[in-house]
Amino acid sequence: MNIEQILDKVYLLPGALKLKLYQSIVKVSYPKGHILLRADKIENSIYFIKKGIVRAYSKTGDNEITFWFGKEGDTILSMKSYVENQKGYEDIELLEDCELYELKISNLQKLFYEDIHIANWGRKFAEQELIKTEERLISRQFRTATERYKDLLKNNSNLIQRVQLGYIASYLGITQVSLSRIRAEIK
Amino acid sequence: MNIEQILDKVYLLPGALKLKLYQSIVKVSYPKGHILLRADKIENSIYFIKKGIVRAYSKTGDNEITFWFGKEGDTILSMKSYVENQKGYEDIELLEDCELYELKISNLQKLFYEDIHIANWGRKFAEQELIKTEERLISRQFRTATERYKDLLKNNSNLIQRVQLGYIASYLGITQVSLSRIRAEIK
DNA sequence: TTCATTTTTTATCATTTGTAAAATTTTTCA
DNA sequence: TGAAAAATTTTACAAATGATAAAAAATGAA
Repeated sequence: MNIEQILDKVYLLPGALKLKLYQSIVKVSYPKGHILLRADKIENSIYFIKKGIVRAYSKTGDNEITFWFGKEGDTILSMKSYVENQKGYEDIELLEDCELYELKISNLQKLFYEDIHIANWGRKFAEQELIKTEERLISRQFRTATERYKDLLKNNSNLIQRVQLGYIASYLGITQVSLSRIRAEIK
Repeated sequence: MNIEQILDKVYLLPGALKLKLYQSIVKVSYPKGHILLRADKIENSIYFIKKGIVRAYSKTGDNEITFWFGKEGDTILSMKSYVENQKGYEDIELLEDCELYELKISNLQKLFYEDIHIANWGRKFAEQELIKTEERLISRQFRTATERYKDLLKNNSNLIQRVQLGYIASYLGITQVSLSRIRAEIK
């Protein structure tokens, strides 16, 4: 998925402004296993995923909890860094070799006050992240782990093939053993 | 909490624009028990709470799940209606007699394209809702019901006094019986 | 391919949480 | 105030989930 499609999906900018935004974006690549964002750090960039898959996780005492997966077309950001310039909750680990587009937050912030279209692009961007976050919350609050696993199978079956089940179990809020039981029952 | 404080908390608008925004806002009052928003409806307004307390809940087959409480200074909105002009998940019920400020979404949308400050107000508004929603998700994903109850006791003790425990148990994701067990243990 | 490592599944037992029903407390309103 | 209704707590039992350990299967590197 290339950067033009990704930016247009948020809000269609006039051509000249699109170029202005492109000037702040660079393509970067990192290998599987790379830690892209860190929970103990204020992050300066957001990233759009051109190719690859990543997970957000957080360490809680002895173990860690995976709470988001990102794939082609998704945005990687520490919301706390982006919005409040504060440390966030998540480490982001690349689960495959990834091609990303990097955008410096400070450059974007500056543009918000220079042009109304870019301000509205930023508004739409936040609104869309909001909708996605609400969906995650609703899914977590309303559906059982079994239902959520079936949802993944239906809507993100490639994710299940590309990500090890321990991470998916953690994402679903259950142990890997429980997920195995669920998988055994479904068959 | 009056409307000026509520709007300023998002983003400080120049005086003239503040007036422009005020023109779209009216003060309304509804009694305890009133259903303000409905899940089966595309909502046309958002509301700011001047006084009172409300809950968002959703019906799931036989029972219902409470997934948000709003109090003075909070914004009541169906995110799906606001962002995507689609039906949302929630009914909003007033748990006390409430004084609210009502803002028509269509009026606000129009202003977004007329002035860059209001566009940035809208951006900040969405970003702040995003942070709050992420916090709810993180709390739900990382903390046990007992921990979350203790958080409420510490940070929102008045909420526990003003809201019946059945709703709080539902919000915590446990049964009322379990919450009673937790309360008995803490004492 | 083969061996070592990692990942997934299976089995057992302990703990937690839910369901249902009864008892108690609190609130509402005539 | 007092009776009825609503809300909360308690109890007993059942069901679901977690922890642990170990076996089986899959993956990856030499």
